[in-house]
Amino acid sequence: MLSRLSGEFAQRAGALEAEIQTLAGEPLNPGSPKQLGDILFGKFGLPGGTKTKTGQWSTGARVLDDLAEQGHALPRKILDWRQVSKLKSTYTDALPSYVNAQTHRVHTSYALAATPTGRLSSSEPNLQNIPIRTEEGRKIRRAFIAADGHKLVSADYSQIELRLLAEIAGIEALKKAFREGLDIHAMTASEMFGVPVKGMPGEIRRRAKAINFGIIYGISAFGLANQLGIEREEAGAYIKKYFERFPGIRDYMEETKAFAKKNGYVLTLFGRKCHYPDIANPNPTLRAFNERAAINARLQGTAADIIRRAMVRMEPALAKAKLSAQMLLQVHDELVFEVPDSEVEKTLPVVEKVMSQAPLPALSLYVPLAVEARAAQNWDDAH
DNA sequence: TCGGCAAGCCAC
DNA sequence: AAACGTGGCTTGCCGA
Repeated sequence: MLSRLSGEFAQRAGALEAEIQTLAGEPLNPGSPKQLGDILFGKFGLPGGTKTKTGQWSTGARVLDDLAEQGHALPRKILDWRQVSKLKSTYTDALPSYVNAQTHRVHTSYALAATPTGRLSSSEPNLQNIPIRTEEGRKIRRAFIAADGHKLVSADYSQIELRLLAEIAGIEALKKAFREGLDIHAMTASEMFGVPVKGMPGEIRRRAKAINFGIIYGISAFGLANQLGIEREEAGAYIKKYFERFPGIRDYMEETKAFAKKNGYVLTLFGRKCHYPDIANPNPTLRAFNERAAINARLQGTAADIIRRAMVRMEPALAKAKLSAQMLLQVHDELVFEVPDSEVEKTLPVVEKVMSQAPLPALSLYVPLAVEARAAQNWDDAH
């Protein structure tokens, strides 16, 4: 399956490379950002070029996307080439080399204490970054299949960090929205822009969604502008508006920063410390970076605590229910299991319950933790 | 030839 | 310079 895809990607990369040579008008290694930048902004003199910190022309996806929209042919071809090359080298070529001779399966390594927030990390190979966003990428995900007579079950927490934000910051409107199962991004947009949720334009909701994610990451006008492709001033106005409508979140962020500065760490809801020794550094850039990381750490770290509790309880819970599901993977807010066909029906509610009840009895959250679980032959269809 | 950095990009 | 959080992998490139 994957080797067939490798061949497909190789062929397409080759064809694209030929077109790229023609458009560039000279030999160009499409994998060399340096060469590409010199051609686009030097030789062709295209507008809008920016430099990286080392003085090279930036040729990231956003830059090339902008140039493509202005009608230039080469940037689009480069982006297409990069996509198939990435999928081939990182996934379809690499994954088969990790198949274990005894088990005939790929086994990842999890680092349990490797991130500042308490998340796991996965390596050799990293199975926490298997593609899902594009159709081409999903072909790779479809290669992850259950054994004969089995299904893969994927169970993930829905918007867990946003729920934890509502809970920790104590935002009544958001907490209520989650309890009532409302569309939280549409609701945010409605609150901010005074647009009814019903019949809301997609673009309005998209912007509110970006703001919600930005808040989780310790928002800055620069980052939001970058994400949305708008001016910094406009992004700043959005943030101002957001905080006017949800002053509790601004207070939460300020309190988190003050606590971190005083103590050098922040706490997850379960009381685990995440350390930020540079939080009071006189370098304003470094300090701001640590402030955003500290704000994010309470949410990301609490989510990491919750899924860890679920994982610890999962095996005994399955055993008690006389179920033989095997827990295979953790992907931050998702657990993947291999389950005999005949046990799928009984396994789903056990998995959902262990995950959604994981904070208990240490914590009783007001906001429910919704879990979506599905079974299918391959990982993509289970998602 | 090897190691490390930079750029870029995949995921949550 | 970098500029919205957490990771890992690959390629190109440069210097030892």
